[in-house]
Amino acid sequence: MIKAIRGFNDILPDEIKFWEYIIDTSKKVFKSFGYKEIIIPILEKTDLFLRTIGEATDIVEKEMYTFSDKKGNSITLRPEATAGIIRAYLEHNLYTKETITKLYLIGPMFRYERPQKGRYRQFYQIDAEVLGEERPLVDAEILVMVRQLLNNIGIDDVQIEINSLGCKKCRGLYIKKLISFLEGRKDELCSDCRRRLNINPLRILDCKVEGCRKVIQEAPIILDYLCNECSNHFSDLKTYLGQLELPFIVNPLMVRGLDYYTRTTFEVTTKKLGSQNAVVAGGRYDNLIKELGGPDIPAIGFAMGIERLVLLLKEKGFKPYITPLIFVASLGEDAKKEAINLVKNLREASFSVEMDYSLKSLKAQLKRADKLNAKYVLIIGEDELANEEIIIRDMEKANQEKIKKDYILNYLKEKNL
RNA sequence: GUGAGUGUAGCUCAGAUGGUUAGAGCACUGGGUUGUGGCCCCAGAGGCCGAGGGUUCAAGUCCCUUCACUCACCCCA
Repeated sequence: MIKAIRGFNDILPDEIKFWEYIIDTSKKVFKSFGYKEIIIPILEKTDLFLRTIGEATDIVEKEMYTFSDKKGNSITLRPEATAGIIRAYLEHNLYTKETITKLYLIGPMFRYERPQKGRYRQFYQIDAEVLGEERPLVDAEILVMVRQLLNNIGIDDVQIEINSLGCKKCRGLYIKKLISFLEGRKDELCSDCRRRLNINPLRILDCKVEGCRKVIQEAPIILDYLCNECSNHFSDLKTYLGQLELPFIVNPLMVRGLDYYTRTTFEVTTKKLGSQNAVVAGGRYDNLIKELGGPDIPAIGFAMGIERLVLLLKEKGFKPYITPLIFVASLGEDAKKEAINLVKNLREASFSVEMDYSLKSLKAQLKRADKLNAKYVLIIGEDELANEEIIIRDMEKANQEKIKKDYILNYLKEKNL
């Protein structure tokens, strides 16, 4: 038997109920915040990701699905959404159409990592970006939207953490301070962190090893080194969040995996997903568009992991809404002919209708209706055919009545399914 | 890439120290009810015991290899 490849999952119909619900709910929220949907390719030139995500990041170093096409060009399955969105934004000069562009994208991302709970090689993200505004009010609005997305989906029990990584200037200064501090305590760090010291010192801040944590507690923190502009930006954000009554905690140790972030970064975490605790993550990237050869346009965005939302909903015992189903049972050839037209009429009236295709016993038909979780079963037999009647059986209440077949449509409409 | 755990029916799992034809519950099909689902009863179907090799008179069980899944590390949504 050929099986799906590792980390690539089939989303079966039972599961789709959750997905539809999450996506539909999200789209409504996006609409109310003025976002528009964008769909872009899942394959891009490899260079795009090298230039945006950062050559020294784990994503680029070991997690990308990179191939050569038949012409020998290097192409990559997108490991995240932002790079492609910006590419499209620049390619189509969207910034000339409006000063602020709000976009969202829903689709699969690909990273070659070892799968585990809440982490897969093909995974789906709901991604949103605001391009063209640097004021912290936008950062606050985004966080409010994230909160509303999660609330409307029905996920509570999460924590919103924020931090500021400063701009090029102040972060550079901070990193120097951090490195010199850590160099002095080098022998207390784990081997991973000693390696990180040269590659990505910020990463050391969220190391989980006991010894490192001790050192980190005494380490200088980025928030003390922000320049005036960045510092004001961050405190304005906090003021807005206070005014909007959005609970958050400042986590100066929070670091993000992509190089392009500046100033505001944030993460929504839960304790209910095991090790993969981030449900939403994002941040500001004010330099990225310019670095890609575009105009100097600030931006901020985030991504939510759909699989993780599904896990949380399941963990809560959430039951997605199911459209009530009407099942049409019939007995005998003549009744079946009548049933076929009845089904057609009901469907034209937008009811969800299933019928029996065989000429099985009524018992077998009811059994199938039961399995399909039908709310009503319409039964047409020889007697009903002769009297122009239909039996309508309520499967939950386990009672039934006969009504004239001409009234059936109105009767069901009144039920308001 | 590293580590640990687990692979027996569609699903969840039993099968001490190797010993005849490998079991249960749920699900499935049919019947008990010739036109009435769920509950109950009866019957049936369904397994190269993840794959390959080895030890042995004998392997689901022991050994080796390999593959897959799960969780964790790394990292991340």
